[in-house]
Amino acid sequence: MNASRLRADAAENRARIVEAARSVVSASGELKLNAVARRAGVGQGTLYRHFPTREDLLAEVYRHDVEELVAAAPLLLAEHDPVTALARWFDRVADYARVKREVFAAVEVGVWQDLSTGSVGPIGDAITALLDAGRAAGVVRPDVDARDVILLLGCLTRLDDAEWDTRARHLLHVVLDGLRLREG
Amino acid sequence: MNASRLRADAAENRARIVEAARSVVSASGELKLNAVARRAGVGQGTLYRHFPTREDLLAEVYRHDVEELVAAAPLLLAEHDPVTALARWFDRVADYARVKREVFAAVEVGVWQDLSTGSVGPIGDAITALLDAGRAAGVVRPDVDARDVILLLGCLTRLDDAEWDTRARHLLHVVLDGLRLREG
DNA sequence: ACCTGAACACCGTTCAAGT
DNA sequence: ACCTGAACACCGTTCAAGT
Repeated sequence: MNASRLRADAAENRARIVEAARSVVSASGELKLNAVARRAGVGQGTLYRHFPTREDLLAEVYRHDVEELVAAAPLLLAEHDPVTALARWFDRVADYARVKREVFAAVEVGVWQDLSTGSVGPIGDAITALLDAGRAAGVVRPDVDARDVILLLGCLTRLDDAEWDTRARHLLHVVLDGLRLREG
Repeated sequence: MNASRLRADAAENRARIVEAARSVVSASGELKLNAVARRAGVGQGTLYRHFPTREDLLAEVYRHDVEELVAAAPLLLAEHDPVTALARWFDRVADYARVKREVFAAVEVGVWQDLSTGSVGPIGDAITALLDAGRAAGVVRPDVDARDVILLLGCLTRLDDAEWDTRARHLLHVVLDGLRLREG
């Protein structure tokens, strides 16, 4: 829907920018725009032409990851009880986040990019589906929404690399426990 | 222990820097060092002489807040059961954080500034005391530590001003529930 | 011992000039 | 229609020169 309408050189530049952005972010953990343009071999203006904001670029860089996360939610719900599905989905988020910490920025973009329209975006929909299933089964507290979950997952961002292995999944367990309905 | 050993002009500059930093951070929500130096009426080098890193400056700016938070923990434990004490302490954190979002940076500094020595710092000690009391009473899960709590509290940082009132305390409730031991 | 402020490095963003 | 890259704004940090 987009590439075909671009001039050939523009389409190639766009692809090279995204590719360069992936290298830069996975090498340094951060996204420096001038570095991306340099590595892609294009002028800075070209980068801005294709991606007006850094969020636009991040969203494209992680589009596949976000799509996979979104697609995983209904599959997990079909195979597991709601709490297990939520736990497994959290594990996937942690898997993505360890290698590319920046994926959280993309997740947040994915959730909030059309905040103005009242929609919560595809990731928000996925989380809502997981929460709804848990609520219907009476195992998830009724007073949490997708935004709450995103905010809580955000704590993974602050983990040092050194403590990731010992803390990431543990933190998600604690969060999951907080989301569950306390019996009694 | 510090001001008396400084030359008079140095002591005054130091005080003016801290004062300027407080204004800047409460006005803009961020700490721009050149802006602090300008507002304090000192050269940038003077700022660096007194506070070699931005964390040193932040720690001084929020020293009183951090001390109050630390002092509150034993008081709350003396008056309430452990879970209530933890809940009240969380509420205080939220109170501080709403007005000055940057306080979290200071909290993190307060916790980790002597990470190398193995200590968790004063805030870490306060949290550990709260957790220990809860563990002893069998109401807090035994597998969480102060670092976990700091990371989870960090989710408040990402709240927009507009959603603070509706979400902040609610998020802390969810976190608190995650920290509690599930009966059965 | 302490201070100043010019200067440098770095990054994001824009825009006039080109094809 | 698209691209380039010089240029500007901004911020952090250093350091030679001063008192």
